[in-house]
Amino acid sequence: MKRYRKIGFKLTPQRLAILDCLEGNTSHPSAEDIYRRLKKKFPTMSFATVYNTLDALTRKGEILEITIDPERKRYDPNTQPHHHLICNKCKKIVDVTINFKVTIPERFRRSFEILGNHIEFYGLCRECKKKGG
Amino acid sequence: MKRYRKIGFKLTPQRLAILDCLEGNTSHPSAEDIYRRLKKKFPTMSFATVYNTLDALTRKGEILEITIDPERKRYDPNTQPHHHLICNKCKKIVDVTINFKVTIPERFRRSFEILGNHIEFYGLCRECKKKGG
DNA sequence: ATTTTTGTTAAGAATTATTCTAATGAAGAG
DNA sequence: CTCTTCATTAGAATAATTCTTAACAAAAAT
Repeated sequence: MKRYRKIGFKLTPQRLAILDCLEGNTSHPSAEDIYRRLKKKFPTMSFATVYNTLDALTRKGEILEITIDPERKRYDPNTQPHHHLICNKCKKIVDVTINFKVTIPERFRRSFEILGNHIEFYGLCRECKKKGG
Repeated sequence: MKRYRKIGFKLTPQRLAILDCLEGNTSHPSAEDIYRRLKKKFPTMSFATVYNTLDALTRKGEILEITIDPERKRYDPNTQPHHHLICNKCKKIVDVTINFKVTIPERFRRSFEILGNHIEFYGLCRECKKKGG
């Protein structure tokens, strides 16, 4: 619960609400998703606070900013290296916590220090497939 | 050269210029990069034309819209399935035209029809590493 | 060779996502 | 209590992209 303290920034009610909203959330919400969900509880909550907090958390490595949806940034509280499955139709994003071995040849490593990788699988989720692609 | 005809849309001078600018271009330019480069030759060129054309080409499958840079869309004339290497620092994107075998377990395939995948390798390019990360 | 249709362009307005700014406020240090 | 620091808010500003509209040009139909 209050393992949040170790993040090392001031825990305000707004920030706690954002953290709670993110905790275990596998829906990869955008800033707006979070804002919309939170303003019920905090009608005075500002967009800037959501952006500031998400930015602070990203810089502290507590969450990941994911760049899959061309329309907006999305955030993922799961900071373990993992991959994603994206529905081309509804843009739903599903976590794939499997470790794939993809090794890039030496010739690339000579000009680039590789620090990690991320695989996006794309396709059609069952719901969208039913409705016809 | 005029294999462009088969694309099946009207080939105007502006569109030809955009196509030429893209042809064999491995720099993954953004709409603005293209616009800036083209308005020298076509001072009357409008941003809207660049966006419309990129959009039309994307829908026709002639180019790919790539969603790696959180700030803007970038375009890639290489429509063969391939992967990318991104420098965390300067955001340079390099093509990796290697076929990796990444097979996702059956349990994912049951709820998702997988149509493809894209691997992003991220790290530091030589130049940025020299300057110190 | 006109007319009609269809699709393209340019300019700028509009929209959307995000960042910045300035004023205010709360919490902790002294 | 007063000072300092950092967070919050509202709203302005910015940046990327999309939309709208009018003028236009090529192709198709007459």
